[in-house]
Amino acid sequence: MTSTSTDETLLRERGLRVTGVRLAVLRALDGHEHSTADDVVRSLRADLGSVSVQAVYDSLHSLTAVGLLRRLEPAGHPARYERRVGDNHHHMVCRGCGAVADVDCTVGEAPCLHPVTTHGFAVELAEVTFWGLCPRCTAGSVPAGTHS
Amino acid sequence: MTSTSTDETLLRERGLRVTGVRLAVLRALDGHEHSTADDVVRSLRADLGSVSVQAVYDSLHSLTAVGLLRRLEPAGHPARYERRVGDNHHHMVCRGCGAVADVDCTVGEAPCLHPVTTHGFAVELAEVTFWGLCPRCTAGSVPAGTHS
DNA sequence: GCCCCATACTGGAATCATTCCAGAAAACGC
DNA sequence: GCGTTTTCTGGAATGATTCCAGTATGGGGC
Repeated sequence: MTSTSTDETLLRERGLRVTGVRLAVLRALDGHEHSTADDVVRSLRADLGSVSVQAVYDSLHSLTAVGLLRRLEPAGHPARYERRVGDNHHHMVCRGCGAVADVDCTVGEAPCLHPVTTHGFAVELAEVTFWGLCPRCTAGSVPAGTHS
Repeated sequence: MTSTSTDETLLRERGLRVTGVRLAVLRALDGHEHSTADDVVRSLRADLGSVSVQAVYDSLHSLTAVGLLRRLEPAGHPARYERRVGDNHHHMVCRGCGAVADVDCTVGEAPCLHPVTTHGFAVELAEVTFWGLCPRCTAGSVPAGTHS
């Protein structure tokens, strides 16, 4: 219960009500970084017995909104969520199977890169996604140009 | 018709049949970079009279597959297509309205960045997306944290 | 210049992730 | 404990995209 009571504190600090679903979502993401909403739903059903899809989406959204979760959305794949939110790290995505791995950012805070021309935009963050093949997919190699 | 006959050559060079839909798709994207599939459908209906949605998706896919188009998929927005394919430029996306602008890459060829740790991945390209607010949205400012 | 076959296109239904909605249940300040 | 506000439930709806079966068309071969 240690991590649960810590999560409880985190929720209160951010001004969110402490609910079973929210605690379970946070717990589900411990040790399962980069889970999709569907992964979380399945995890919670195994854990709590039953939860509505909507409750999970609501929780993921509110937790993301207060900065307890970070959402990443690799092109062509459903959104994934992670608890690592303190730094400005990046991601490596396998164009074969969609596997995601974290990549440290050498700068550590956003935006870590700055565009040559801004076109008048107020740049807030630079999202870097490395695409390639994970070790497993490199073996049974997937032809290039399938990035989606 | 100059650009049309050039496009015809491009299609043949890549081993694609020359069809009205494909030529029209290429034409539609001239001067309308970063169009969505839906934009293209509308453009083609105004141009050719009628086209099936599927024909447009098929064309966009095959043109992308042979490297005549590049697809970009900003998180939370439908895919967009552009004809600028020779270099490895990046994009700036407005988190308010979804507007997209090109940003030159200082390196020019992929991958222009290299991850600190590769986790055994064979890295092929580094996709950089700058998020921020376009001039228009900066005016009637959209609160932060809405990046999706 | 015509025929044939692989490839494209049509229209309509299906899929997937996500959101909308209205009502029931739970959180927590008092 | 009580009431208000927020959250959760279940089901229907949405938007982008894909699947499918049938028809049409491009272009290499004759």
